[in-house]
Amino acid sequence: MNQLVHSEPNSQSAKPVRTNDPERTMAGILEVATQEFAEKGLDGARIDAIAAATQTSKRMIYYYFGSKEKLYLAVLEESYRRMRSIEAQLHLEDLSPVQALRRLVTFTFDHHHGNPDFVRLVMSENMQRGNYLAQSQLIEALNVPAISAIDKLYARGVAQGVFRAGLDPIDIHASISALTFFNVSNQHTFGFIFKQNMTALPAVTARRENVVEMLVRFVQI
Amino acid sequence: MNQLVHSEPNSQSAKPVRTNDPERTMAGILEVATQEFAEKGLDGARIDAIAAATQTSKRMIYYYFGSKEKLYLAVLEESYRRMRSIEAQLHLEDLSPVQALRRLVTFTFDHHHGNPDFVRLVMSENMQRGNYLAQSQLIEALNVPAISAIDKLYARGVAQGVFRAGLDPIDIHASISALTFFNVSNQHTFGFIFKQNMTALPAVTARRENVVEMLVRFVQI
DNA sequence: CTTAAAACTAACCAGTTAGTACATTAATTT
DNA sequence: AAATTAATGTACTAACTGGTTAGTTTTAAG
Repeated sequence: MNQLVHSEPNSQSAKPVRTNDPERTMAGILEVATQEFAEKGLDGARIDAIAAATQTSKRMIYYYFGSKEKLYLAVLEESYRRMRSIEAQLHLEDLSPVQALRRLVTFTFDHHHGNPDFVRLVMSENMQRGNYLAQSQLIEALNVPAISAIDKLYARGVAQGVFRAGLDPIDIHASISALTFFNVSNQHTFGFIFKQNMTALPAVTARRENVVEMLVRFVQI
Repeated sequence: MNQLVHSEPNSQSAKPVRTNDPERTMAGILEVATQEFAEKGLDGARIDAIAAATQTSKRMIYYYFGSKEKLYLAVLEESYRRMRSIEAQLHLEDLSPVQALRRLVTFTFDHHHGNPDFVRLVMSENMQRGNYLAQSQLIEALNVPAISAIDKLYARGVAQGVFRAGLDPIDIHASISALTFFNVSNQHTFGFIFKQNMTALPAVTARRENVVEMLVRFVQI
């Protein structure tokens, strides 16, 4: 993001000086765009709104990102990248299979709860039928490690005789995602129907414990 | 939906005759609007597109529904109404607690799988932070029976000693919804990442069995 | 210190979109 | 059958919105 400063505090003609900083300009746009797209979805988001919330202008959005759709894709990629980079630091190998599973589920639950923007972007992308995700080479590569993590964890559990055999690691992953994602994604409709505040801390903690328990019970002998 | 017919097939001035049919006009609008809103979401949906796909005109949409937002709410209400009316015919009381739970989960899974439009409308409404649902008196009333069904089912299971005590029926309901909803709602992102076709029949059947199993294992002693 | 490329600004535009004004025809009541 | 009301068709518009044109300023290389 560029900054406008007054060159000479004393001079009468206080002419603002522009400092070029492409990195910060791009980062600033991306940050604001993430909020806007997460808040309103692809169709609801407004380029003008993003431009207004940035230190820079609409022209720069097109200069760096080309189009609304390309900006949306950039936002999506950046969000996935951030999520996977945290996930990679879980060190599940150091724990027993059950403990590792508990940790993985707890982490995923907390991540979704702590990053509703990410959840909403994924919801938005599913409303778009995954059309933009499909265009991304980056995201495909990012997800390879995520699969192998649960894969190894499950295999270890089976080998040690604590997990029952014959289950599909991807299916387990689907259950983890479903149970942790839903709490954030559907908080408004579900919360409204069942008169629950799904973001209140006691409810969240209780729910998380049940989700962990559900996964453990499912894989255990 | 009104119909335009030629009054006199032989007459040179083939003047079309209009038949007023408010019921059909409204029903037709609602049906087309349901598809459009489910397909594109509230913001992506276009009134002109709905009007074009109807036998009637845009004027009539505003005549009967007032605004885009009111039409959206009408669509949402109708979808919920339809879902609850099917749900009410499950007769879970006639089955053992475990069988009843299996049936409830299976039904919910199949309903979501068979009605992606409903799922997408709910996703859309969550992107809108439940703002329109909150305006509906109808939907609030519709959901009371849904809660009592799982409530009674669980209490019966505990009384018979087949379910463990101390669980929250709403929490169980959340798990059922999460696991069945996700398979449809997130099919595009999840399917892309894990290279799975989540609507292919073998995968769906296997997934459903696992979801049922997961719920049963969770509540059983 | 010149010069060219990169970074940036402000004003503008053409197509779109929710919503409407106005006229007309069908159904219903008197 | 006249009069009133409900239902419908046509054409329009004001505001919005993604994207651009035309130009300026900063930066860095030679």
